[in-house]
Amino acid sequence: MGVAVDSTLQGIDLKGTKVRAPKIGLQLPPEFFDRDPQVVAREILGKLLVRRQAEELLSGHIVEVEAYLGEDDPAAHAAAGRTLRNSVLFGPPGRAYVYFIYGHHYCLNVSCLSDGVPGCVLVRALEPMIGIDEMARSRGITLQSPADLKKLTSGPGRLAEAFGITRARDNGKDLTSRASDLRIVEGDYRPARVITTERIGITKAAERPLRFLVAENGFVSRATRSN
DNA sequence: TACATGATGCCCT
DNA sequence: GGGCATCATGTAG
Repeated sequence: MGVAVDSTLQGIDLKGTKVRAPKIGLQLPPEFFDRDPQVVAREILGKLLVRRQAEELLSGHIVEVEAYLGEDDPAAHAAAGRTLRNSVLFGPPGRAYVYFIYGHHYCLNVSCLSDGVPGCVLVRALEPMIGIDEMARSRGITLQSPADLKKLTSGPGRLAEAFGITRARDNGKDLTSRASDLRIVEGDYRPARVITTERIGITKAAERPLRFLVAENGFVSRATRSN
């Protein structure tokens, strides 16, 4: 379609062919997630979220996340204790906790810690790498300019839709298993700088700096004020 | 059983 | 920059 590819889009062809395909690398072990959500949140930046379905591979670098802690974090779904809905948070680490919100959107979290200790990382934005066309189809977007790429996965609801993530399909899924069609793996991308800010869209415990994002990455859901 | 609420994104201004 | 759609979940009654 003759769309100019600017510097921020190097390696991505709007037709979906990969010029610089990231290596679908090492599987992250469950132990990676068996740590404080704040540590996992910082270290998960740059890793790849990978969806494998029938004939397609979707992947994107994780560029923005938020940490949600346990009972001492009023904003966390785990704060009120274990319920049917949030039970994944209290289970083993590295599992997908998917919930539905505002009547429209699904959000993807990864459980952290284990043995009844709740905690998770909310995946808020991805830099799309492989399967751009399929993501656009899922989002109902026609890619007409490089700026449209940002609409694919810049936000928790958006990336869930782009990757076809739903509670029925993915809640409880083991993201550290090679057999899983939804995984998080090592990438070949090391964020140069990580910024910490307040979490977005919450009212309780909003002042805590638990949002982590890759500095100067155009695919985050919301730019920071100063840096 | 009914109702208030929310870790959002789109559309309109 | 602000209003609102839309519904699963939890909680009150």
